[in-house]
Amino acid sequence: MSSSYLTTPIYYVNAAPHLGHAYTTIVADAMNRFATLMGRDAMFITGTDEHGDKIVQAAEKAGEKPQEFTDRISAEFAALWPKLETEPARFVRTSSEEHKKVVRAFLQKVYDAGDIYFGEYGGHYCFGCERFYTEKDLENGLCPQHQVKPEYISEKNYFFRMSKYQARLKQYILDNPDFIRPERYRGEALAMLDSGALDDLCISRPKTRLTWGIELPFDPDYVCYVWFDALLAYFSVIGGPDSPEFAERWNGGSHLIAKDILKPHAVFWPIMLMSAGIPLYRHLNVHGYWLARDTKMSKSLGNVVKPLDMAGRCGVDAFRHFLLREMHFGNDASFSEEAFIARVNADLANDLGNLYSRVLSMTAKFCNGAVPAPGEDEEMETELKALARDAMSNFQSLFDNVRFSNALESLWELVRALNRYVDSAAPWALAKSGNTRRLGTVLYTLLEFMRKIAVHLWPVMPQKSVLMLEQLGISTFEPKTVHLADEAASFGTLAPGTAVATASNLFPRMEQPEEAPAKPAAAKPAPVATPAPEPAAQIEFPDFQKVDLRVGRVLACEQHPNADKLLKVMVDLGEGTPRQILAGMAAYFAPAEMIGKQVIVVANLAPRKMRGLESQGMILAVHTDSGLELLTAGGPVDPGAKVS
RNA sequence: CGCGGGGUGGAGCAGCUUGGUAGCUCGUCGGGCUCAUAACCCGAAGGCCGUAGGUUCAAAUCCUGCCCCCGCAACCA
Repeated sequence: MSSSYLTTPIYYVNAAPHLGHAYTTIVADAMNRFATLMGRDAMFITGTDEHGDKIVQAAEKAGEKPQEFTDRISAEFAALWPKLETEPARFVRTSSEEHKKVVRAFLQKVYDAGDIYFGEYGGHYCFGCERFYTEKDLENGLCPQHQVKPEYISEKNYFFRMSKYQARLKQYILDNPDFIRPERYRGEALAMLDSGALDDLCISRPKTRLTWGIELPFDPDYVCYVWFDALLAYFSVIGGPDSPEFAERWNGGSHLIAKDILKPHAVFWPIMLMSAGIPLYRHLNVHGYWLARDTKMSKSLGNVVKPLDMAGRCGVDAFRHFLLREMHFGNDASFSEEAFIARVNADLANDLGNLYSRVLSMTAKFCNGAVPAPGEDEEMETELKALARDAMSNFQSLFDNVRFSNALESLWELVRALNRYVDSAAPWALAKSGNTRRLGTVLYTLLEFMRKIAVHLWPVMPQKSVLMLEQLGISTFEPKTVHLADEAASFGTLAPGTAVATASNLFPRMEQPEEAPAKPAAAKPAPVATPAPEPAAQIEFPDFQKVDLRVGRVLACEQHPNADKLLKVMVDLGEGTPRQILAGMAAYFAPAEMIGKQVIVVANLAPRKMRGLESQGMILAVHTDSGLELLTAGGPVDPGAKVS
């Protein structure tokens, strides 16, 4: 039996799970279920990545210790998967002992192979930024952030010889066209390997700077760089490269990632494997981003519709169908409530749900709710069967090639063909005229294909699939015993005489929300990057009081000399000297427009340098569909007046 | 010369790797059916496939230039 082993990224726990995480895991789950139906021994894993600087910072911000913090967020992730009907076989945490053990063994192996060396890294270190700059990064020899001369310091660190394997990896990618897919990302990976010599990867951090990590086995003064550690979770979760489970699974191993982490997976990871003498994974499947239209507000309540809420509102299965159908794998797609409802209504309620409803209802009325025996096929059936065979086998090959949207489109050709078949065969007329034999053929054909559709949809909509089968009188669905390839070719599994449901309401239609009152300004749809923000946690009044909001008047405004997006705004807060505030509004307002405007300012925000200039506050504004609106007072107010 | 994506009927998107009737969903208009979830089925209107050149018997598809959008990062406090 061939095997299938799939991983999602090991999610970084510096933030709570969002639509992107949900999507990736749902895709993984769907691929995994599909592999099961194809007769493969399949499992998929997920987990959380818990080391590194950013985690320490996020934990501090939350007022927790790193371990407490990661325990909490990691648990949030783990709790989400069942809600999405995803069933990862394992959940790996990089802070676990099993993982650390595998990482140390791997490091030692690569170290012994001579691919890790101890070197001195010299760089221009800016203490303000806490980071190194190269000559190129500096502006006139100064730190671009702070405009101060950085100190040249050198730090000893461990480096991984990536350059040694560059040519070999490039050749491998050229020789294996579907190693990285879809195609566009393969091209990008090749571009990464073409753009000059790869820098060796610095894989250590001195403990003087960071202790939240895995100690290097050959030097207790250092911890391992987080990426190097995290990637190894892909096999530490099955016991590491020397385990029996690894031997069984790894050969069919594939990864699923979003496009932002292409480089570590397409370049670092295969090279790490090469160095350790471990076979490369089979496929790297790369998907795009969900763009979410700005939060949709209900006028009366001011509540926000979040993508993940949609799952609760109309069922996880519809949510999964939408994600897989709407996004062409690899490309970006946008998420909006309108698109969601339109898709659910069209595909699920009108086409599929209604098909079930009308056919089951006719079976109840004309055949006493039992599957009739089929008679002779006529031309209609012959044509339908040919179409169905194509639709199903296309579904299978497209799904296997991560083209989920096209796969579903293909399956829906069958769904629509069945609706058409109902119309042209007109069972109600056959019933009326007493042509039972022909009626039996038509309804049997419909019911049998509906069963095949239900089976094919199990990867996408596990719950509804089982429900559909139950409605067809099949209560014992065993995914592991199904062979999808046979389903496309065979016909006649459904036993005549089986009692079926007399009615069906699988996917109720959803109402589109009321159109928002037309706005005077032309509302052009402005998709905004990344999922809608989570509603902020509740705060107490004293917390609010900490924010010092003041009314100010803009005295002068000009473009930041060294930044595209920033305006340098001089605001009179009644303090004698005006505040210099840098605002990311250059895309929305010309400097001249700003002058004279009354604005609301966060006056006690800690100053921060941006592109060399200090910003001494923040100007409040609202992002709208059509741009940006400044917050202001209702009438003229003295500069410096406090907002409360 | 930072990296990348895109411009295809009113909307949203496929198609481009491997040139050869421009496809899908929604929307609009007309018709049909009455089994069904105001659904389903049929038909129609609507496209110089961003633009200018090139290659070719043939270009949405390959090549070159240009215009315009949009991400990421630097810079959104």
